[in-house]
Amino acid sequence: MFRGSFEHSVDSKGRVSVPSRFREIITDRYEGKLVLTMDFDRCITVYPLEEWERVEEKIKSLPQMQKEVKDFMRTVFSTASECELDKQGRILIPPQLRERAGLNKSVMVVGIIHKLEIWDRHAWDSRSTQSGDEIGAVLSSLGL
Amino acid sequence: MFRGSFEHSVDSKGRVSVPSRFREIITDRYEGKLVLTMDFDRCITVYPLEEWERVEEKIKSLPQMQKEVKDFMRTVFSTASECELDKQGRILIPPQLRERAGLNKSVMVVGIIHKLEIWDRHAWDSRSTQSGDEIGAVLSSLGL
DNA sequence: CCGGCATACGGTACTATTGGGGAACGAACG
DNA sequence: CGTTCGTTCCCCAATAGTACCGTATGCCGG
Repeated sequence: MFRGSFEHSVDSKGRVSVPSRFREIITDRYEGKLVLTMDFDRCITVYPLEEWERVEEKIKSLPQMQKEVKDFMRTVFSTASECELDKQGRILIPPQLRERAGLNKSVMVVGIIHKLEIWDRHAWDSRSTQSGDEIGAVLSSLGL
Repeated sequence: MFRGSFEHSVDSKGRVSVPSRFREIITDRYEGKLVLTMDFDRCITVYPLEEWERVEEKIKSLPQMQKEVKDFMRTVFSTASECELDKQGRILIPPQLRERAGLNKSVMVVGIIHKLEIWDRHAWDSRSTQSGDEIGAVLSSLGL
């Protein structure tokens, strides 16, 4: 599955090329279909469609008439955007997402198990890095 | 299914062009037949006819005597209007709905699983947007 | 140092959206 | 009954956004 991080660039048309290691997984296991969404206003998450549909299933089980749920769904689905890899293995980032994630020329593409994250390079660097203690706490709570 | 949001415009004749991604689904899976109604949140909902019939089934199972239910049904059915895509892939919004949703030139077309919503651009923007934390809370309660 | 792979870039073709003109239809009116 | 007006649809053209292609550039291993 997806592991590791890569520094790539956004071209003048707003496209980011997917690292070739990830590309293989996406085309072989997932038929090349992807869904992009916002994650907490700071980075863009990229799910293979199949994985995203699992998220949708859970959302569908919520009470649809409830106001908070309707608002939640509007927010989540309005930022979602389907796309496929182009023949050069790139994806087009919708301007809306590009802007909200503050993407400049240089971005990080990070693989996290079943999804990818796309960060502005600067935001990624200045991301509050967890202290060794915090990481140790999580690891030990997992019994590692 | 339907996901993502697109900024489109209402032309001088009150038509809105349906995003091509949605158009494909509507013509391929649903024979192009649609039902438009008012939603209570100042937007217009667009159901494929087949999905709308499912909504009607649910409404029929509500307690018909209750005042709120009767009011609800009056609002929903009186504004409901069937339509199809024209040859350019647009839908004509009845003036009644256009006015009640406060549509100006610029609108958002949002895909939410099995239906679309059409919002005035300004109303959409000023809709109380949930913070990332709130969304995160809902997501984590879903185990995502 | 060279060959192979992967990413970056720029030009061109294509598709989608938008807008306006005119025909067809129906309702209202004289 | 015929005319007029308004509405809706179809068609064509202009624009802008997206996808594809070929090529340049940089990195790594041999």
